[in-house]
Amino acid sequence: MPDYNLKIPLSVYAGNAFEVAVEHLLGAYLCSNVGGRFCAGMITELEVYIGSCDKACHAYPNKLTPRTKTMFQAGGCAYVFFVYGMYNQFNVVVSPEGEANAVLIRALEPTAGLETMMERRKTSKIENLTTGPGKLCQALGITAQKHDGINLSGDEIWLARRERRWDYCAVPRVGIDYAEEYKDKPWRFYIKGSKFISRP
DNA sequence: CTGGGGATCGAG
DNA sequence: TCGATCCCCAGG
Repeated sequence: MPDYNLKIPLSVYAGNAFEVAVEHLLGAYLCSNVGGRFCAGMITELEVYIGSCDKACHAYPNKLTPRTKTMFQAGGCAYVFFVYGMYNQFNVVVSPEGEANAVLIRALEPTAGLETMMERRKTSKIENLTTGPGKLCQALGITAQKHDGINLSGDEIWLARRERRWDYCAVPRVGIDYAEEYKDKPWRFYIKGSKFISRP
């Protein structure tokens, strides 16, 4: 049973985005307490986005707009945005001072609050609760309107430390065909063998 | 496979 | 101001 109160220290989020993604975030627990209902899941899949050079990143090339401004904040806050007229996507800002990097959380293995997730997602199939960036936001009650910019060591949305290290795979990211030479970078990471992955 | 749905941002 | 486009998902 994981200890959901063991939060990842804020100082971690000032590190290199790839290293933090793979060594701290993959396998960690994303926890939410929205509307008084506790939910959590282990992070099984994520993608790294780098503001300075990466054409798939909203903040490329270090572009500060109303939408991207939270990515320019100090690491350790949430970058949550709304897409396709109905979905939210949750990112962890992981940036050394002055950079604008984000780690998109793409899938979780549900570990707590499954009934709440089922209610919010209107399904009882566990494999369908949090296996996609839009799905997991819905399951955990995360929205851009309420949670963009929020600090991840607070008491509404936070990350708890992982209990062990996992073997992982690195493959190209999803849904970024427009990103030219960056579209094939293997910056999508997932836990090897997990059945809680957004797509094969 | 299809198409819904609303915010975004750069062009005009 | 306009509109092409978007880090997606449910349904058939």
